[in-house]
Amino acid sequence: MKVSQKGLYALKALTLLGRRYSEGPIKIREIAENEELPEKFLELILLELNHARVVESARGAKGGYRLKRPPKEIFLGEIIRIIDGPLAPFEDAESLRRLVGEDKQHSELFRVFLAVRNAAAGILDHTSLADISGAQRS
Amino acid sequence: MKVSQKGLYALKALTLLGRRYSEGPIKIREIAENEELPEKFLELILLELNHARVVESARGAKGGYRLKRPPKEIFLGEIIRIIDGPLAPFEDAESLRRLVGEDKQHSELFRVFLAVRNAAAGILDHTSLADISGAQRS
DNA sequence: CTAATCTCTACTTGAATAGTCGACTTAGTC
DNA sequence: GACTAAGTCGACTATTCAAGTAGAGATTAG
Repeated sequence: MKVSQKGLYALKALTLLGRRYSEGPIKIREIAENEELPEKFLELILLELNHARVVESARGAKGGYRLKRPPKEIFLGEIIRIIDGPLAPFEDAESLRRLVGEDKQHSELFRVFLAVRNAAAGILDHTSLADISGAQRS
Repeated sequence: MKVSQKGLYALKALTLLGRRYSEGPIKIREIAENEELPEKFLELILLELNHARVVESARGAKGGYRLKRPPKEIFLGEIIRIIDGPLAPFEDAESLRRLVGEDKQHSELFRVFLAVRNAAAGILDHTSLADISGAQRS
């Protein structure tokens, strides 16, 4: 698993949307300026997140983006999967499980890969935007 | 962190060298045939592992490769770092630690990345070639 | 209507991945 | 010592992916 620049941008943008969840829609330009992200590229990213139903958009004047769910219901694992693909260090969890069963010569190796992916998923699927927003925790 | 085909080939080749550690040097061709790896590409990989002092070579007739240390002293994390770079999902552990300290807006995010890398390193730096050789464990 | 804003397709540029090729060097064997 | 079986190493290629950029179109507020 690898988090690309694009993935990092997505996470930064979403963190901001999380922090300002109570406000109305926020413009791409504003997100780009606040987080210092390339605006045109950010467009693509938010579009992708929109299609994946993580955010929702309002078009036209007064438009912008907001989270589709509360920050504590959006997990980092979900975002990374959308932008950068599976969390496993090689292929994906399903392929690895198959390989563990089928490739006898290397089943121990693939089992280790699977353990790594499970460790990553354990963290990323339990850390939400709320957790990284820097807001006070109860 | 991402394990490339090249990284997988390296791990497969080393697993074989681990299993046959007691034999003398094993030819590239033999490794390539046994593990079904592209021979010329495997050459490059073994050369790189040689430079990194993971394996050692014997040239000329009767030549080949053998592990430079016993299988249980060679860890997967080491191999992956040589072939595919740092274990962190973004940048490397040092950069992440710096970012946690310096980028206040995103320090929680980088802290999570660091936790993921530590989890991966915890597994990969404690799993040796002996552990994945499929030999009987005591 | 018009200005602001998101939507979407296409393109570009550079780097990385996954190899291949061929000449060279080294070291056993007869 | 010649022959031959290896590893060494630089150069080359093809394909894919990353990270953007550009620009026309669609939608909505006022």
